[in-house]
Amino acid sequence: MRKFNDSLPLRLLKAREAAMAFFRPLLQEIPLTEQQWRVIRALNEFEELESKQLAELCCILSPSLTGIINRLEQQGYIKRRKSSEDQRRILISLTDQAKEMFARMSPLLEERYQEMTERFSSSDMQKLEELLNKFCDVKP
Amino acid sequence: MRKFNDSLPLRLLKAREAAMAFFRPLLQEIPLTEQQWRVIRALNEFEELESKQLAELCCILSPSLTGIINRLEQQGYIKRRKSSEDQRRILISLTDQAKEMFARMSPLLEERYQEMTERFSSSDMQKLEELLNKFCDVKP
DNA sequence: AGACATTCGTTAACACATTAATAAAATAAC
DNA sequence: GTTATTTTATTAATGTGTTAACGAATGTCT
Repeated sequence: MRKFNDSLPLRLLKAREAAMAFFRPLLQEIPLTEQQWRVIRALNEFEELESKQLAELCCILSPSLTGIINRLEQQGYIKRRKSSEDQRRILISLTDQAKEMFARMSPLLEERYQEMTERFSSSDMQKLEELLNKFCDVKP
Repeated sequence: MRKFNDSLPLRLLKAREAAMAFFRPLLQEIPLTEQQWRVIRALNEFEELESKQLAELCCILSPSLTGIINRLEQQGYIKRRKSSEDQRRILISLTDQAKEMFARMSPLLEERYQEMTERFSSSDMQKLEELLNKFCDVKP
C-alpha cells in the first residue's frame, strides 16, 4: 500500500504552499487575499468579465465568488453593472484605484516569481508546468 | 508580463482539482471530507499521534485540525487521550469502527489512484512527483 | 400567449483556511 | 522556588470551499 506522504493530492497541496510562501507577504501588505488578487489579475487582463467567466478563469465556485466580489466592491477595487441584453448577467471591471494598485504591485510580485523560478531551476519549472498542464486534462 | 493562466499556483490548484475528481465521489458516499480522510489515513499508518504531528503530516493548521478532530470524534472515528507526561499534549488514534471503514474503502481508493496514474502516464507521474518534491524544498 | 424547462446569480448551511489572541502546562532563568 | 519564557491546544474573527436550494430572467415548446 502507498505510504501516506506519497499521495499526489498532498504533494500538490504542499507545492502550492511552497509557491504561495513567495507571494503571501507582499499580498498581506496591501492587504489582499490570494483569491482577491486572482480576481483582480484576471480583470486586469480581460478588462470586463461576466461573473461566470470570472469563476471559470479563477477556479472559484460561484457562491465563493459572490462573497469575494462583494468584499472587493466594498473596498473600492471593482464595479459591477448589469448586462442590458440579459438582465441576469453581471459584468465586472476594475476601478481606477484597483488599476493603480495593480500597476504598483505587479512588478514586485513578478520579481518574486522570478526569484522562485531561479531558486528552483528554470528548466525544471518549465517541465513541471508542462506536466501539470497535461495532468489537468486527465479526467475520471 | 506573464499571462493569467501561466501562474504556477493556479496550475497547482487546477491539477489538485483534477486529481480529487477521481476520489471525491467515493469519499462522498461514506461520507467523509477530503481533510477527514487525510487525517484517518495518517492515523492508520502511525497508530497514535499527537495533534501537532498530525497537523504537520496532513498540512492542516492547528485551528482547523481542532474542528476536524471534534467532528471525527463525534462521528465515532477517533478517540483522544491526554498524555500522562505532558498534560498539554493530546494523543489521537482510530476507533475500531474507523479501522474497519478504512479497510473497506482503501482498496477502492487505491484502485482509483491506479486508474488516474494509467490515464496520465506512469512515467510522467513519477517525473511529476519528483519535480513536486524538489519544488517543495524551494523557500523564499 | 402560457406552461415548461434552463440558466445565472445568490443565499443557506456546513466544513475548512488563516491570522491573532488566549489559557494552561511545561521549561528556563534567576 | 518564584518569575519569565516557551510550547501546546484552543477560541475568535474573518474569508473561502462545497453542496443544495432558491428566485428571477431567458429560452423553448406547443
